[in-house]
Amino acid sequence: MAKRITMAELARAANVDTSTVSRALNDSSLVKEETKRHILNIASDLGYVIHASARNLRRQSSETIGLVIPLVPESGQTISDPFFLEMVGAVAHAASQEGYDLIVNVPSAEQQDGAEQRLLQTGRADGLIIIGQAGRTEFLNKLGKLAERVVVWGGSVPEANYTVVGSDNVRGGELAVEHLLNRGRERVLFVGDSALPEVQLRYEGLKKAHRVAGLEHDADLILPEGFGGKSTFTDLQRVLDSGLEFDAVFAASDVLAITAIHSLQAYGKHVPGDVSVVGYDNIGQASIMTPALTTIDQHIADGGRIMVELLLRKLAGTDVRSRTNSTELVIRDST
Amino acid sequence: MAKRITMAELARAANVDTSTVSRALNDSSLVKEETKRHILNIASDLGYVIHASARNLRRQSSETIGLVIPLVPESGQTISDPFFLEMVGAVAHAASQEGYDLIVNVPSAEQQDGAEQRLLQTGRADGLIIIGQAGRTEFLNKLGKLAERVVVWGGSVPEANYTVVGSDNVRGGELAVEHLLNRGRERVLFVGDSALPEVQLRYEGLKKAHRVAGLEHDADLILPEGFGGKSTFTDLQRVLDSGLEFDAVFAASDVLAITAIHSLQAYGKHVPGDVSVVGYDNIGQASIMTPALTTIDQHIADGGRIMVELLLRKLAGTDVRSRTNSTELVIRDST
DNA sequence: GACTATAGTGCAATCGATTGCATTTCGCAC
DNA sequence: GTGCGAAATGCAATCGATTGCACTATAGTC
Repeated sequence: MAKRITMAELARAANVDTSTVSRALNDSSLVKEETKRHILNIASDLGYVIHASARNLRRQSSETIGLVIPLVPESGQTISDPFFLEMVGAVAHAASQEGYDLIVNVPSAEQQDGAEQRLLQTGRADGLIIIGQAGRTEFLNKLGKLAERVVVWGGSVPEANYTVVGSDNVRGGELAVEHLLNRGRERVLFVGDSALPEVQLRYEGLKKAHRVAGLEHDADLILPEGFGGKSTFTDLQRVLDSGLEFDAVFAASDVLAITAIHSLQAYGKHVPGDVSVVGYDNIGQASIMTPALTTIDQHIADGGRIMVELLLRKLAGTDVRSRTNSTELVIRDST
Repeated sequence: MAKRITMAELARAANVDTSTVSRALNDSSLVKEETKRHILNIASDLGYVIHASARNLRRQSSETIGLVIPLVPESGQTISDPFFLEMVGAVAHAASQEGYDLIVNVPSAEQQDGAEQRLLQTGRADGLIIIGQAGRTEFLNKLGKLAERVVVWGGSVPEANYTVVGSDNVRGGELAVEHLLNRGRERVLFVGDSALPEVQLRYEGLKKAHRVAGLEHDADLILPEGFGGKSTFTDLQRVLDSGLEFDAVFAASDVLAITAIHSLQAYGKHVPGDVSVVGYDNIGQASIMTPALTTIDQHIADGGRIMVELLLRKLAGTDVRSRTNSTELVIRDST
């Protein structure tokens, strides 16, 4: 495999100036068709490939989008959370479809805030997709002009002056709990930490569903768990020990739901016989577990694609509005 | 947030030449300590950030490694396969620890082969990590000089002249099946497509375990399934219908194992009562399903870290040998 | 045949940082 | 006060491509 060929060498070989080569490679109408073909042939003969940094420097762009996944350690999230990983996959796929490269960055806690600016301002990425805004809304609002090149995944926050894409968390929560209530369940344990904006909204949905059904949700029926779910198993055991009564669980994520099911079963409870469980996300494994998990599909793949599309539109200068994707109830065996 | 500041502007503000600024920022010993401090202060006041393309152009490096995940569509793989995703997470984490950016590329079938060269030769990435070599060994061997900047994940292939990192597939298969045989199981159904190198090796392990136990594996007990597992559920139902007897399943991946368990249960078989099941990978969900999956841990996170380390060492010019990571049997409830 | 648009090319500056070499500054010895 | 070596700093070329502008063929017009 040949070593790097520079454009100057290619130009010499084709007996033209580099400017002509450049235009030919960019398919400019200024170059005669015949010359173009000639240059293209020689280019492929010599195995010429453009040097990205040189072009990017001159063009002041990078044809790259950055995906930033700022973990919130206190919430117990890790990069191996299936939700994140599926999102990475979805965005990677969408970006490559659009001919963009994708830089994935998982800043550690102390790099927070700096990471985004570094990617944008060093010119490494033309635009950014940030997953999650937990506790960072002020930071995001301070982005100022940089916000023009940012799309954030998360719950829609009214005060956001940046573009947010997310699923309709309230509606999702409502669908989930409406389904449980329709099934005749009456005491729904909510598992999730409503300090996180998305979770908060999903809980709103739960309350709304109760209201619509003429019920009120018992505030005791809340088990605040981060997304990680590390301690969820034992925490739930403790709830069961306490004798608190409930006949359904609505978990703020599938990982939490799966852990909850596991914990319930370990306690001798039958799912869905004794307790119905609904999750949130519809990650891949939800369908292949036993019992298959009833959950709220927030269409991660679509979400990833939409974020890429919106970002590219923003970069092109189009004005773009925040967007809320619809959610869908997927009924399986856990309810 | 300020707009881009160029190094020349920073130099002017600090009353020095750009060369001094450059050296100061790179902490060169040629610059007086006091001058360094002065420049660093002004730099942070002005919010200066270096322009990556410019530096990369000059330095002929990118401080970026590329992660290429060439899907083999015939094998039913998708980017959302938990194994890939966990690998992405592991590599992303390791790369960022080392101060490298990570470009993730998922070439579609027709981009195959071209993607790697593009990333390297355009200077977008200094080195490459390629996940999986299925059916591409000749291509990889043809990389020639480029191979110096590539590390591949996969089964160790004797004829490879590139660096391969992978788990000890033979030993893994052996451990899994040895465990089943120790548990008194006698007829082990192998689920996996041995056209894929790793799977082939795992199957070797199965045979080896039989040999050690003085048994021979019945060649009928093979269900060739790609990694995707789309049709695995129904294929296994068909096997059950056929009356073929087996009391254990060794699946070439956890996804396959999970699907198999689901299929068995749907058929009324009890796991592990009627059939014991062992998977391969130890993906996150293996531990939180019911029954929790006995599986071979191939330490994905370690693998990702090791690949990054080896790649960086190669880039630094050190000679590096291929590496086989140890595997470990994780016993849970499915056996 | 001279003249003017127009299509094609080439020239040279430029993007922003790095680095070999030349130059200045400084401290110190005589 | 001069000289000299070492320590700091500046100058200018360079990395590889893009692009505004100047220039030269070419075709078409009268």
